[in-house]
Amino acid sequence: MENKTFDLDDYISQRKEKDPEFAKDFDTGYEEFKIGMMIKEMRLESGMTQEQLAEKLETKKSVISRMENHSEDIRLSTLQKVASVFGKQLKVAML
Amino acid sequence: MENKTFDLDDYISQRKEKDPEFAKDFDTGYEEFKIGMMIKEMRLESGMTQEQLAEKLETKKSVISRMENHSEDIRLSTLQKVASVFGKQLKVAML
DNA sequence: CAAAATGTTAGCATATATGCTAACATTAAT
DNA sequence: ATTAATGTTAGCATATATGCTAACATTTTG
Repeated sequence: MENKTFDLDDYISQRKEKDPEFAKDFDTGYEEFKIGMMIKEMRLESGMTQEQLAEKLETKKSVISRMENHSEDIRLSTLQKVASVFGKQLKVAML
Repeated sequence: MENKTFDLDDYISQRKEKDPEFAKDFDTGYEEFKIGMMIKEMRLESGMTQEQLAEKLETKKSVISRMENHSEDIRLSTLQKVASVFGKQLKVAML
């Protein structure tokens, strides 16, 4: 298997240089996986393990892994819970 | 029953005056019903009936009514489909 | 008013997100 | 190199969004 974690770390550090704000947002429509990537980014930035995030969400680390890697879809309420763990507000728009 | 449709029409026309762009976006965290309201706004603006919207989404008008009025939660993929019907892109962010 | 169009709701079926465990894989630590 | 920590996956259970029909309510049209 390729080294996903490593690639992502690179991506994040590169992006952080270019974009100090590093807003966690994205457009949907094509790459559904981006949601998982967004969640993973936020988790890594906050220095949490999947298990720690799982605890805060009152679930298990396997659930986090699935969300980050190959969840097909996600409920708005779930995204909201994740956002709140990171002290963020979920925003949704149709533009 | 109070006249929801009427209230909403007022709301929309008032908002349109103040905000010509009338962006269809919102924060979540408290009033979950706002999603339904957003969908209803977009539908009414585009002059569609629930049945017409339902056809475009390949579902039934009862489904639209539920989404607009008392759906508890919604999948991102569903929001995406709705957005695409109105020629919009769904945007999600944690800010 | 009567009829037609539009919207609402309840009840049930189905699809799928989410929850969990346990085994395994990978990475980090010593 | 071992061990510990962290992450992944499969399989199954459960909760819930979505799909549908049919009856009813409301609004609009004539």
